[in-house]
Amino acid sequence: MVFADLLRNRRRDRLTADDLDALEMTVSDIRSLPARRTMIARNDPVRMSTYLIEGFMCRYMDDRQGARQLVAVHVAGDFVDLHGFPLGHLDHDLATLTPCKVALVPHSALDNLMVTRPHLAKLLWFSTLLDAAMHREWIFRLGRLDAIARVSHFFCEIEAKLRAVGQSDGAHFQLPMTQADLGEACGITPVHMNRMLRELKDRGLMEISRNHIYIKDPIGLAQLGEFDPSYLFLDARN
Amino acid sequence: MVFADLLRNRRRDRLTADDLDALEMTVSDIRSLPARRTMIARNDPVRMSTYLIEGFMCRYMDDRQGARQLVAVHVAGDFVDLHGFPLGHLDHDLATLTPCKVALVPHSALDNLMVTRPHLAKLLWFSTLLDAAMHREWIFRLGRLDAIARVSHFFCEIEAKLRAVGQSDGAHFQLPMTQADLGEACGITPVHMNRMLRELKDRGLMEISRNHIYIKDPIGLAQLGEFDPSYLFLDARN
DNA sequence: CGCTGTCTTGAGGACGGTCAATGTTCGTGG
DNA sequence: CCACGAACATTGACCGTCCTCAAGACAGCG
Repeated sequence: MVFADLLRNRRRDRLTADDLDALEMTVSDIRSLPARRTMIARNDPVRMSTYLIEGFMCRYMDDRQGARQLVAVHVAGDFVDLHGFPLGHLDHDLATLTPCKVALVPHSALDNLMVTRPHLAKLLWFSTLLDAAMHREWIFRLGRLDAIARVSHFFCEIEAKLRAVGQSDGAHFQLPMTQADLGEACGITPVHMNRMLRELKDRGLMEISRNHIYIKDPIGLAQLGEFDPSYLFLDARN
Repeated sequence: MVFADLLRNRRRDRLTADDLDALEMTVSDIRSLPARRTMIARNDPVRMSTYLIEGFMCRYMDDRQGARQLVAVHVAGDFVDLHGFPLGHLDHDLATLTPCKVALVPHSALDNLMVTRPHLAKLLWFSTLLDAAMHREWIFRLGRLDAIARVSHFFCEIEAKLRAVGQSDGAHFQLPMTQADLGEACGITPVHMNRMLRELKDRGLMEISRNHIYIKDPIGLAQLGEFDPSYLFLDARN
């Protein structure tokens, strides 16, 4: 089942078995990608979209000196560049963080779905708008929070996303990002990211060791990061 | 013609006359809104979407102390909260900046369009993803640029958007935002915004007086703000 | 004509950046 | 099994950008 994690704990219930079957039929290829590789570059025309079955990917933009700004981090269950379907090309780069397993869906097949399955199309639209909601939260984070709060907020978001697909138990999960990567997501330097991680540890909120994240005090962390998960549109039970 | 500015100079050419007629039929009401009023609050369930015919609106989120972070500024031709259609509610507040004229489109009518006009639906999807592309650029701006560059970038974006709908000639346009508003868009304090505006004037790049913006050196301004309009998906001729 | 919101300017301080050195971990190959 | 190198993490000293606080000027509107 390729799309087992699609919208899992979001609006999964609205995806009928028929919808899912139709979606599975659109997959033209399943591919394994190496870690740390840019898969799609800004402005490349795209004819298929990438659904992430397994692994971590990210989207980023470069400034003039080549410094990166991450604009999204993707986990299993994310339709990573579905927005390339209506847009026609991407305005940013798309890269793997870890080795990944992805399903490729030709846009021609999605055009068919638009006609034959408007209800499914609306759910796919919804999933691209979830990303937009996260973008807005990132804007808020960068515009209004200081470094320690940004980092807290970031980890809260990732934890919530991973929990929705069963990869976090709320206290521990794996995240294959270096401190430099984390800095690129939060708009701070690697050096300062290091200091903030230490402070979070000193405050008893969370710890990080290699790629393992241990949330010691989820409530305190969310409070510090002004994190409210409602923008993730998670199911109530979650 | 309500939707005269919809996707104008974007992919207007792909909107057939039939599509436009069908879209006009969905309008249930045309309303005039006062300036500086929050129209939709975060988490309000929404049953209609707002198309902006005339005026300026913005979307924003508040931090715990009540300080605002703008996440979007909207001009005529923007389908301001179309994302509320697939999402069901908004994760932010929506407010007018000036008195506005808007068209209201019930979501039930949009559901019909999804079925009867998949091609039009895809263009509406596209328009929500334009907003997402702008969100990403805002993330980049806040994460990677310093204050003077953020301000430059912001004005370049607004100018490009207004030019697309015929409200800027490239050298002058009107923008009804106070320096505090501008600060809330760029993640800086009003005081520092004031200093940055002065520096832009001193450098001969642009001037602002009341609500009038005069771009003296568009190329220099774009360079300083690392602005590349490709994310706006404007037609080549524009 | 005075009130209110907006703009302007200055002084001082804090947060986060920069630069640089050192420590740690891990994969690779001898 | 050890030696080496590369990537990543850690720490310190210094500094600049931007924030805070505060006062005053200006403009529009009743």
